[in-house]
Amino acid sequence: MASAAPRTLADLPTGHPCGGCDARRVALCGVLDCTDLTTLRCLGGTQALTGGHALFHEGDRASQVYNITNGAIRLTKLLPDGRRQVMGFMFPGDFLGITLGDEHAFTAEALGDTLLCRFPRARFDEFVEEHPELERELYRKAAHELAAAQAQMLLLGRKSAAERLASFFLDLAARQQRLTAATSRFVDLPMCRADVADYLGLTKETVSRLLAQLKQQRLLRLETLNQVELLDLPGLTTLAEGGADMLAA
Amino acid sequence: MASAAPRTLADLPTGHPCGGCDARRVALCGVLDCTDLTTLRCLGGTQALTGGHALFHEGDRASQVYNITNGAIRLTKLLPDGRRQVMGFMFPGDFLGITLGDEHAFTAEALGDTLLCRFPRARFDEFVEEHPELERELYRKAAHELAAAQAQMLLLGRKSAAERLASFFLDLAARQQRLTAATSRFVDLPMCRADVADYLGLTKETVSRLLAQLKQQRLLRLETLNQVELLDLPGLTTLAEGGADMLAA
DNA sequence: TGTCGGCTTTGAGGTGGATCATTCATCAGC
DNA sequence: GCTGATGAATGATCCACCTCAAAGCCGACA
Repeated sequence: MASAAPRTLADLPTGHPCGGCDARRVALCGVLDCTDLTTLRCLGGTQALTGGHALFHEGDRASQVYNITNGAIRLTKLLPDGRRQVMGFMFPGDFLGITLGDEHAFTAEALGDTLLCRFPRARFDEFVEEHPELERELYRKAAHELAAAQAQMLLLGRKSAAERLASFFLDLAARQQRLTAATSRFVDLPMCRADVADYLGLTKETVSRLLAQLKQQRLLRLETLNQVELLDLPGLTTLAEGGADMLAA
Repeated sequence: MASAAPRTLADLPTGHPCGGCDARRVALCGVLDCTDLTTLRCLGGTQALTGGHALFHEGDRASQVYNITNGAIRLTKLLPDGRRQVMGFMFPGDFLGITLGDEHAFTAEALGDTLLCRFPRARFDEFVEEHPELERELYRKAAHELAAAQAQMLLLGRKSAAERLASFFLDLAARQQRLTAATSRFVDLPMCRADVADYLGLTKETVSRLLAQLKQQRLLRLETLNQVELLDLPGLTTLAEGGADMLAA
């Protein structure tokens, strides 16, 4: 997390392609100094994706790795009969490329217009081998993802629908605050209700109903359909942790 | 997985502490050559644990890392009201120490008499920094765990109780075959029904009933209470993947 | 051999969340 | 303004799985 390593981020040469990148502060490449960053940057390119379009599909050859710089990505797995599980949502600064074997384990689709840095996996791996600090950061990212996945297992295995929804909003809020380095009660929802449902192991109807319930309990408010205001963080936290003795009538 | 790297495993000095270790073939330390293995070995010690006893608890300082050499470990998370999620089961060769921050994210308890190698985290981290091949193997383990966690998320979020149980047995079988480097239709269950239930997001009663159902469908057989014989691997696989049009009456 | 205690199995009944169907709101195109 | 498309909210019904309770089973130990 908090890294005190000296980096030369501010004084990138004017016109450096990474110059205006908001994501670098929290991204993998944030551990690189200016020259290494330039070298890495030259190994790959960028990619733009419009909402709803797939970056890759489950089972595709994983020939590239990605860093998200703008927008949001939805990761999904499918069962043969069409049941879908959303494995997670990726935001600027998140790395997409920790795969076992050479196939993607899930499908990645853009939720809105999205920008990414893209690197051929072989070249990226070479570069990582030559930069232990990057390798260590990659490992840290993997450990972070693993911890998140384990929290999600607890959620899916043992939490009630209301607890899941509360956890979800708090998690989104935390990620957006880390990204913007600011605190705000407002949380953007770039995904639709069905995506939330498939992420939380529920149906969109349940999400809708529970949302109404949380609103009625004054725990949150819908600013627009795709932005919530968290009105009662302690209350939501208690609910999310499973400490609430159920929702009052 | 399949590593063709030349290692000198067979010709360890007689009396080397790792000489008789069955786990080394699949463990982290399997990538080290003889001298490095000896060095690592001297950094730590071993620990024995009898069934039911905890290695550490959720929230404890993560001052040590472990390698399981014998037995089995159950990893759990608790909700304040007592609901429990089993995060996974660890067997010989598995590494216990991929943590974010300095606190354990789950409790680890022995299922039966269990032996581990133990290393102080600080010294282990130092050693890893000096051995890139170990660092890479550690990353591979993390990626592997992450993939497993994601598969479990799909299971918990979208699979039926029968599909979960079938997936569980197939996964256990695969892990035991990898460990013994042999194929056997028999799968040992070092954990009790309640553990299986808490792992699969079900109740012990449901596990018990579904077990009876799978038996009746001739998909498996209980050799003893703690050992199943998988009678129909294709059938179980179809069921586990969600391809079965439900269980026949 | 008996009996004690823990784990597993079985049974009966309840319910949370799913499913299906409908309604409502928003928006684009004309 | 009308029409059709898309996503969200809501209502009615149902079922997979849970809860609670009571055997059944088996190893441990005297």
